[in-house]
Amino acid sequence: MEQATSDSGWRGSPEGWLEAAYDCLLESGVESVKILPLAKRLNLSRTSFYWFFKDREELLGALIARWREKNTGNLVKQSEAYAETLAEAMLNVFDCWLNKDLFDSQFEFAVRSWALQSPDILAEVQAADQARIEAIGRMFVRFGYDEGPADVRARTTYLVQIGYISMQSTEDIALRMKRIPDYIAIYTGEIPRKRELDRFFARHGYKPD
Amino acid sequence: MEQATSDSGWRGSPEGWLEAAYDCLLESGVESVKILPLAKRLNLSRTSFYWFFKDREELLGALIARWREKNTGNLVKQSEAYAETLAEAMLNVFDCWLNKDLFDSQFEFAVRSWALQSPDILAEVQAADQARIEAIGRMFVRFGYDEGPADVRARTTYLVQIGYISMQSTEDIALRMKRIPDYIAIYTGEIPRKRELDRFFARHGYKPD
DNA sequence: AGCAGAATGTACACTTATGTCGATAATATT
DNA sequence: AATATTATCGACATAAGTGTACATTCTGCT
Repeated sequence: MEQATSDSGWRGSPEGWLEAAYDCLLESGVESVKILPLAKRLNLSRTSFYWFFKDREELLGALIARWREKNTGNLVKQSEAYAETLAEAMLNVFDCWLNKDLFDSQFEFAVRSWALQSPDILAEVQAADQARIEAIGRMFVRFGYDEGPADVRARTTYLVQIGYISMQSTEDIALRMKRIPDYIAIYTGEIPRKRELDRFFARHGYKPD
Repeated sequence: MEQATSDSGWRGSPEGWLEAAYDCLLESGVESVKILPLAKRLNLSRTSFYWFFKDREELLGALIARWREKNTGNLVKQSEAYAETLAEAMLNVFDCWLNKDLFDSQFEFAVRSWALQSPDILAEVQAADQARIEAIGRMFVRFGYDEGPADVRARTTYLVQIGYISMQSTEDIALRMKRIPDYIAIYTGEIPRKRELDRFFARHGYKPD
């Protein structure tokens, strides 16, 4: 029995192929996640791929599993995190949009684009959307909103971000941070307190001027 | 000289191939806009395509031209339309989200996904985003907002819709209409007047209960 | 009816991808 | 050092797509 560690002496590994597939998906979409190009990138023979995965389908399945576990899970968790005020709770959700460990925007976009070509993926994406919006909606309810308005606000919060992701814009951090208080005000109707913002800025390593 | 009318007796035409390409793009993304499948769909020989288009590239170029002309143009126009109040102006913009003649959401999504695979298309999309956000921003400025907040609100308005498109959800009209007043309130900070809403509902053939 | 040109189709050459088989090489275990 | 396991590679068979050349058919016009 041999552990599948990263330094096992073999050049290839399931993780290696998956990582290459992930990179390729983010750069150019599912359609370009092809075994031949991946093999070139890894400097491996194309056919040794089949030692680790049954076929291309299985590789794509592994990619989706990775996405499912990361993005939805963390977003739900952040929306349930402790907060004294709604503005603070919203800032917890915003952590996702600024921290790649919590939410991978490029991955998100790539998967959503993939959904266009595959009904299975579309179903996955829609289930994720519903779970996420419901989680954010519960957050608004927790702070006193009725179901209806809570849902609309949850949608606004979430959809702006999905829209932002879909714009694929790479706005600099300072500008994004500057806009945060305005967004919080629009979504929650509350002006965030200075110390809430300071805490938020601090945990993202940003010093306002 | 023969006019390229739709009933000219010939089975194929540039328009025919373009239309098929459009359908295919919306259904399954650029990668599936391939000449062989289109030929099958049109019941034509694959090679007769080359009589109308130099190659596949030219066909894709024609698709992008179509998108560019339709979506951005109408959105800018609606954001500049006459309105007495900001809420009314916003409802003019909302016309786009409900009227396929003004804004083709599926087309929009397909093109945005395409951008992942092509730097040229990405540049097109980003130029469109900027033009649209600026147009909506000018609308807020017209109604008294300062540049900064106007821009954030324009982004919110626009991004929610792009996010919505990206969700590919097919929510029924009644539900969408029910949410409209809430969205208007969030984006503009104004409660739309009953007669503004009635006019809006009327022009989309919706009768509120 | 006959002709020119517009449109279509068949055959060919080429490219890029997929997945299987069997031979071979590298590594870990005994 | 021998062996079993794990991984790699090259050759093969197949499929789906691209574009070109050339022959053929259809349509509109005179």
